Amino acid sequence: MSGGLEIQPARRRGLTDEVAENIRQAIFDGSLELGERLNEVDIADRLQVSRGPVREALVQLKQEGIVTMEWHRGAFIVQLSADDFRELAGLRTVLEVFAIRQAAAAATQADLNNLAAAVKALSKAFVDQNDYVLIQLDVEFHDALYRSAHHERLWNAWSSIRSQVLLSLLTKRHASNEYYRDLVIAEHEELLRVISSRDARACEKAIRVHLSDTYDRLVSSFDSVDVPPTSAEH
Amino acid sequence: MSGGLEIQPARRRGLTDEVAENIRQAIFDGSLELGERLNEVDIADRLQVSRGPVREALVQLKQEGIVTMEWHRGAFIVQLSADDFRELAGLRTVLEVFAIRQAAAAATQADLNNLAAAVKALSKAFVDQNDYVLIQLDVEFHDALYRSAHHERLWNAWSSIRSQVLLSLLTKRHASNEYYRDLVIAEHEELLRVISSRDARACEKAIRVHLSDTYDRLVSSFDSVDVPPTSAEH
DNA sequence: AACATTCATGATGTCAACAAATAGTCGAAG
DNA sequence: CTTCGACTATTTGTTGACATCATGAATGTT
Repeated sequence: MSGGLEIQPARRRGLTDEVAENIRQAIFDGSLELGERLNEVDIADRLQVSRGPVREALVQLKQEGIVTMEWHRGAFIVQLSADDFRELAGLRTVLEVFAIRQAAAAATQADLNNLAAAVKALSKAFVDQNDYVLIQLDVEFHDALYRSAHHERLWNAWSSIRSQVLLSLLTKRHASNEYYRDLVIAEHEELLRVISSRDARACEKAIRVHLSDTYDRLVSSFDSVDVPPTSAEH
Repeated sequence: MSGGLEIQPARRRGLTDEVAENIRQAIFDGSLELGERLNEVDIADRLQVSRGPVREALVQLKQEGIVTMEWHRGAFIVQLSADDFRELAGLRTVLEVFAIRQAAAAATQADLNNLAAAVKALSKAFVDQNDYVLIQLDVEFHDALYRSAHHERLWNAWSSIRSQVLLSLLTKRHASNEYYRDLVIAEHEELLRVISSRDARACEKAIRVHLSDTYDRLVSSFDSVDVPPTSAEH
């Protein structure tokens, strides 16, 4: 910590954010099935709030792309298809190449410290061998990367796919298991290194390699593991 | 129209979308001042609806980046700064380069027809000499471009800055006046041409030129016309 | 006179009840 | 037995009222 006291916003959050966070976590940790319908009154009762905040929270989650809403039919948790995976990979690559180039140009020392801290947390969690937290810390490193770009709208764009990316990694974690074991630490260290060097060219190359390593294996996993839900009935 | 009857979703929209569209238009046509506070009950009364739909509409507009919301303080129409302009230009360029490359690869004949129709509408409006509609048709061409990419999440990313782009062009229209007069038709025709040729390289170059022509002049306009609001008081 | 405190005002946040619409069920006709 | 249609039940869309908070004016103090 270099400077003095960072004034933290201390924003008062309403129930909407609270509810949204609850539902989000419930989706991520598997408490809610993929494709499941989200009953407003059910959620409201469970969280001891009225339906108003629940509705606004659902709108928020819809914007994050992890639930869909249909008129008078309600909200459903998304089930990402192979095409969705490809879309996410493509758009994320575009955004992140831009992000790392901006970061290479504009990152402060504090940003680099945050990135380093994220890598360290990742290394530490590595020995625990828990895929769930490992994936979350992976995404949090990329959060730090986007933040280092100091670009509000880029951050918003990332936010609108972040939950989907996290969800896709979590649901397909078995497919990316050995990848994580081998490469995750080394590649993130490399990303930190090239950002620190402020070599935009090297940054772009490193991030492309990293995302390819992540998604090539993931997309191919659809060929083997994708199960149509119709076969499971009766 | 090549094929038969395109089944249009015929989605029933709720009041929320209706309200959002109203406010959006009011912002664009200048009925609402930039920076103005949006009173929920005032809007609700004016549109003869309750506050519920109004609140949800404001959340939607917040996601589009044309209003900001603070806890217990309400919603305000954004005032884009010079930095905001730069952010919009940078992110839009990244997205649109991606979009035109995807379009070059995946555009159908129907997409090309839509693009051609957009160019034609632009040419037609050119003689009317109305900046307001000219700018809107410009943006609609780019809508068609993004749609031709057939990439849902890219479209969402564009949607989340589209209103801001439109607003920025409308508020600075005097600065881009002569630009539009000279280049707008030719450049859009060029874009249509390179997409049709499916030459990804040429596409990227053309879109970069087009966006540079749009934004270089716009950003520089801040140096001359930007007035700090503090000097106007008393 | 200048400043801090109190309190009234008006806004947003939240809630519970009402209206509208969908989906599944039951029944009758072919 | 199948199919079409109406009906009922459940869920969402909308509303008006209540609770909570921020703002600014009025008042008392130094």
